[in-house]
Amino acid sequence: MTQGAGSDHRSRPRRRGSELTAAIYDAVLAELATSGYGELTMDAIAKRAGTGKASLYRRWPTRTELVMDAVYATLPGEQDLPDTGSLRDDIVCTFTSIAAGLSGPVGAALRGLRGEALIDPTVAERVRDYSRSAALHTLRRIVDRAAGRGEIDASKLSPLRLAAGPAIMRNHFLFNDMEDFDIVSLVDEVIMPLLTHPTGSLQVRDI
Amino acid sequence: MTQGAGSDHRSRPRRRGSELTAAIYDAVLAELATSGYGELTMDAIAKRAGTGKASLYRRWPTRTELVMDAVYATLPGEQDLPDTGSLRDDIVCTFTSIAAGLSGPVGAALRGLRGEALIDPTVAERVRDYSRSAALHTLRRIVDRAAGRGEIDASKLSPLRLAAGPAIMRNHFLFNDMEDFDIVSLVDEVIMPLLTHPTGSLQVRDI
Amino acid sequence: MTQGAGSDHRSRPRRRGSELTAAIYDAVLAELATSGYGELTMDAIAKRAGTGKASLYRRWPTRTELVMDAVYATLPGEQDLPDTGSLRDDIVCTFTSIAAGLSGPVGAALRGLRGEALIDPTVAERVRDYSRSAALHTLRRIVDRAAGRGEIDASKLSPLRLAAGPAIMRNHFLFNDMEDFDIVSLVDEVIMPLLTHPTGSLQVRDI
Amino acid sequence: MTQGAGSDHRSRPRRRGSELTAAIYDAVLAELATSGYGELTMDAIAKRAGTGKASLYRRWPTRTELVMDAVYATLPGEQDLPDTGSLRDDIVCTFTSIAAGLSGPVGAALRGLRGEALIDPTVAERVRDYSRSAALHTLRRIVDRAAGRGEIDASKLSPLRLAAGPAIMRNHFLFNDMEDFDIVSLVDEVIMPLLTHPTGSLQVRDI
DNA sequence: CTCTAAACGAGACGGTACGTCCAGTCTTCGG
DNA sequence: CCGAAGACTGGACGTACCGTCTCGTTTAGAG
Repeated sequence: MTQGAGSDHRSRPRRRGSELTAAIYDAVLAELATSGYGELTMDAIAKRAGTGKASLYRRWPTRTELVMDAVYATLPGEQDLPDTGSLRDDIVCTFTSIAAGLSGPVGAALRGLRGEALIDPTVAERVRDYSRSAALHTLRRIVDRAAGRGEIDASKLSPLRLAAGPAIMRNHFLFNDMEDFDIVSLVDEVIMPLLTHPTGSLQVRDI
Repeated sequence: MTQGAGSDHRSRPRRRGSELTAAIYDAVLAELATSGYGELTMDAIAKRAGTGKASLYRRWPTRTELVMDAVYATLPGEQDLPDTGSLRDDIVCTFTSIAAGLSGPVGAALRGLRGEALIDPTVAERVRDYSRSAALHTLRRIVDRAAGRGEIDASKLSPLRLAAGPAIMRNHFLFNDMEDFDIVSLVDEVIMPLLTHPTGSLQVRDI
Repeated sequence: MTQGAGSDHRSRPRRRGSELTAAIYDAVLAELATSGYGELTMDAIAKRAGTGKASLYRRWPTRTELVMDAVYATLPGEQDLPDTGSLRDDIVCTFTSIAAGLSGPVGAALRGLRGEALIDPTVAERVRDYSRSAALHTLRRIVDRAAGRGEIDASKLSPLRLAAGPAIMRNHFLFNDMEDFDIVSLVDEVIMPLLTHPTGSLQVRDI
Repeated sequence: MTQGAGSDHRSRPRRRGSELTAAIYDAVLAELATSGYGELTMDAIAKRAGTGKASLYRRWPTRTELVMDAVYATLPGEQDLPDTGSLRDDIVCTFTSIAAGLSGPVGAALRGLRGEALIDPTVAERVRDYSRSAALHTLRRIVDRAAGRGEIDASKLSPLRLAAGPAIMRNHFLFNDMEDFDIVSLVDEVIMPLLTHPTGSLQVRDI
């Protein structure tokens, strides 16, 4: 009694499964592009995708997970490593292409997800599971390959040294405009020096 | 005689100005401590502070600004620089004390503010105005002093090199647990090398 | 975070208290008139009244109670008894005016309320508290007055005999069209005979 | 080999036709008994009956019709008239057995159906088609038989007079507790007097 | 016995209304 | 005027059902 009516006058055939999922992903990205992450609502996504909220909640328990899936579906899988033969050029190449991917709605989404993770610890876990620092991950592989060529001594590198470049780039991505970021300088002034600097030369810790 | 229903029987004289402001700050921090940033609501703050929402909105246009004021009111002003005579030890000392300040409700608030800034560009501006990277700022002053002592050549340092250490620490603060973070390693493996590494020695850019 | 925005561009001054309540009652009756009880939704009422659902739920826990208040607010209080000097004419007069009141949106509402009471026992209680059978109640008073005049012997009347007329009328109101109902016949063929028939003349029970 | 995902491992042979219909009726009554009419949902009925909603909608266009069929399937067909030789005793007998049938889930269903009819005029029509006032219907046949015996003069009876008894009983059934209802008093104080009272003795209408 | 069409079971789909929560604004008193 | 209290408009939330649909499986009946 007195519940929803629900006559169905829409475009048959009804979408299901992956077809519908894809349409929802599109809707999420479209909403992100036009309104931004802060204005992203489940109602709007459902309306834009031409479906009902139930179909969203049936697949994703929270908005966060929906956005994660929508975003990561657009990201390339395992990056093809560039292979210039030079460690430095490989890094420049990789970081540049990653930076390119962080613009537009995808970048907005990633920022938003990170934002929610900062606000809600519950979300933080889920985001962490999903997110790999693409930059750090790829850098490690490039460095390993360079070590194979004998270009550097990877065994001497600490995780912290590898993390420095990606950390700076991520900070810039998150809190500044990605436009005014000079990747070449980052590589030459920070990343390469840390990769080649002799370990322990300044190990004054034990003095 | 017949007193109105919602009459006000509070005996304490009504608070005004800074007294009230301080009470509100306390309420904000208390809410942050018990519920976290995600559950922080204006209603709850007002109720806890024993005031009305209007008194909040009269002072702060948004929740974000209220939290910023509440948090920065608890932070120390210009940090007294430590002076150990050694660049490295000054840095270790400073970073350690900054890290200590980032725990508890204040840390939660800062994370939350950063989070909202990531979600809403409008908020981002306001947050940026307020927030200075304490670590970066202080590091610069310490380095300048060391340059005065002749310990290093500050003129050769690029902003990127200075930024690396604070960037790593911030990343860790934002997205990992601050507990398992080794400041000494950061200083010895990343910051110090970058400060002392000869500039341009690896400038293969022009090759 | 990410909760409703809520900018306020509406007609000030804002309505409160009884003014708002009256506007809501109007909205309920208007919705009843245009859509019927079955299509009555809280959303529609709120929209029509130009308020939010919260203001409805703040006042009434359920739609049923809202409708009851809205309807009973339009009903006249204690009916002025007609006084023709004749028992029969008083009854005809009263029943006719009651029947008149049961048409239009008010009638629809009463039917709807009764309907919900039949479906949900919880509602039934609330409805029972509100509703008095106006017909039965008034009939009793008229009969008592006639007894005062010596027209009949009220002490001999059983409640069941009084109930017959109102029961038939109510049944007709609830399950048939009120238009084709002949009150005069009801009075002459059922009510008056029962009021004047000697009690027990047919007490064959004990035979 | 590779079996489809949603394969069907149920061992029991699939039910069809009247076997399935009977199972659905059972489910409806079971739901009514455990949850009441208000909580009756098509989903729950389908689940309880171990079938799909499509099988319900294939048979009944609305929940109302389903419930009507389920309920009327349990009701006895044409009542065997009692035959005590006395009009009064026949009536008492009949009304008593009808009242007995109105308890339990069937009574709840009938109340619920009536309720929905009051809320939705569309439903009202369907319900009216189905429902015959068993009491009124049977009463008429008993009275006719008594007239045949010469016990009363049926030609003088108006429909309104016949309706009074059933109306009172129905009202009691719908809006009060059937337990505290005295059928004997109803018969002796209302029904019998109206059946035997000389018509028109009070016809003051034309005066 | 095989083949086909229909019915069956399960549940996803597009949709409406629910009742709750909070944002930000406004009103009403009392000091 | 400002403080305290809280009601107001509005919008999104996540849930429950609706009635329809699609999908694979089972069954009955025809050839």
